[in-house]
Amino acid sequence: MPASLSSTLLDWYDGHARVLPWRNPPGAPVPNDPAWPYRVWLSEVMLQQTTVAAVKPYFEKFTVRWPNVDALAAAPDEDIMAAWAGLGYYSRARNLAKCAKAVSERGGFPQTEPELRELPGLGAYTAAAIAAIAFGARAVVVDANVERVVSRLFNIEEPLPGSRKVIRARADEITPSARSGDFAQAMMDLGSSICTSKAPKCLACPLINPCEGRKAGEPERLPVKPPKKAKPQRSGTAFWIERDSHVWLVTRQGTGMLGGMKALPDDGWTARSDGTGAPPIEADWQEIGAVTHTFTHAHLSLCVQRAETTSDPQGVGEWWPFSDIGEAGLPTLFAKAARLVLA
DNA sequence: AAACCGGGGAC
DNA sequence: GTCCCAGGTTT
Repeated sequence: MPASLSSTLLDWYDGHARVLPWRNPPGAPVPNDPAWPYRVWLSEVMLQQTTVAAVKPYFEKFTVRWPNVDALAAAPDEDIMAAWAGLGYYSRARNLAKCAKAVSERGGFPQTEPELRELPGLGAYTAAAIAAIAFGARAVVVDANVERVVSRLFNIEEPLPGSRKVIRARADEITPSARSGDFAQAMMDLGSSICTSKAPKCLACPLINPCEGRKAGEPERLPVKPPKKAKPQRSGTAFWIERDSHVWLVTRQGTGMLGGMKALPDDGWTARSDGTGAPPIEADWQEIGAVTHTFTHAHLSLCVQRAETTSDPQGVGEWWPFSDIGEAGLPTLFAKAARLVLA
């Protein structure tokens, strides 16, 4: 009798698991440490739509500064947002702060999927991943890697996102009740290192034998995805207002683009409209240049203008010293603008 | 169901 | 340049 698919994959994982700062070694028991679910949660939220390489330095920075969920819950939201700057999808940071407070308040993370799912920023994937990895529960963990691996393994031709239901059902069928967290991470490692989006390394794959997608001949074609929409080109202006080697920074309001983040004042550009070009104060404006940046659904060309002043601009803001601009917590777009001015 | 929301690495 | 990534929330 051939070994089951899950045990074949787990055997492969035992010898090929990536070593990651938030990960338990293969086969090791779930650590009996109050900070363990915190580290799993933090890593999973950071890894939402974000590559391992991008997350590593942020995970290190966060866990040194805030070693447990109570420490993070006690931190000012502003500090959390600034520490997240550059990682993107800032609603994650807003929800991270909310979630930390809720968890700290209730005395720790809940251990079941339905309860985890109620926490801010935790959807179906993250709740399942935490249940499996942090608490050893059996959970069906479906991320982009698993979607790709399962689509190929069972030769699922239906395009995403319509195929999600059958993908989940197939993933459920092959998920073991023991080592559920290792199994989930094994699927992710397989998807990341072997069953890659382009040019999959089928000859090195432990599942080459049962893989229906390979038998069908073109596994790299799967999963089929809908065509992407073109990104419109937008333009806007950011304003560098300076006084005595300090620059005027504002905090963007709301839950929209870059909401909650420090920023340069701008002319009201959005992902869906160009800015007006109108400056926030009367001054002798000097055009410095432009920076380009690409968001989820638009390309932006941001013109940067500079002026000096002797008084405070209207509204809420703060003077930030040039010398510490790297610590201001500017999202990448405005960090680029700052680099342009200070170059 | 579709839109919205960043940024960087790989190619 | 394009595609993709340990997705969630809102409409």
